[in-house]
Amino acid sequence: MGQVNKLPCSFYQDTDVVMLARALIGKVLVTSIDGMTAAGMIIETEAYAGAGDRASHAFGNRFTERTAPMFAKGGIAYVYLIYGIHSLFNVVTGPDGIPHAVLVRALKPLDNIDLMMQRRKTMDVKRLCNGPGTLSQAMGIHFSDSGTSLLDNRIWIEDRGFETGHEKIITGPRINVGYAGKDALLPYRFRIND
DNA sequence: TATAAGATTTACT
DNA sequence: GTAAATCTTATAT
Repeated sequence: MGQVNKLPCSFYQDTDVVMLARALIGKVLVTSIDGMTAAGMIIETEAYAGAGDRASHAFGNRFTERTAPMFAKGGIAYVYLIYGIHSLFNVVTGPDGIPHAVLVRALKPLDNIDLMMQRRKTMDVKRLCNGPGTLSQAMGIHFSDSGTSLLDNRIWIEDRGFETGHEKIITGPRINVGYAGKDALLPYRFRIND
């Protein structure tokens, strides 16, 4: 085994959640769940800028049992169920009390693709992790994992040195947040141009 | 307690 | 391109 460069606590503390959403592109999300490890490179993210962002569950500092993890210190997961069907995985960032989060919208499968295919019940690699709901299913992440530390050994993020040059990154408005009014137009989405 | 709506995916027309 | 699936959470009685 080569050296593992797990992102440290300090990585998640920056107050610029949009910058962090960009920085997470090219990093590698790894899970070790039910005794099995899987990994994929992050290729699409969206920033959710806390109290002032109408698209965020924490808009106006709305603090509930569900949103509580977003208010904690950066470096944990915020996972919630949407449409009664899909678990969506977010990375909580910023200092304690600032509900910033980055939604991971898509991965490129890297390790244990067989396991991902079993969990997703499809052989189509292109569709294993192509959306925020599907990647959670492929990685074994459940909404009950909300609040899990990304510095622990269940869900974490590594830097494996993949190139993410600026010219390869597409920036644009977020997806399916039309209810957020003008905030829906903000360029908070990042994706590798493939 | 009851009701409405959702940071999506999939199948079907 | 359109619609159904499906259930937790938030908000209102």
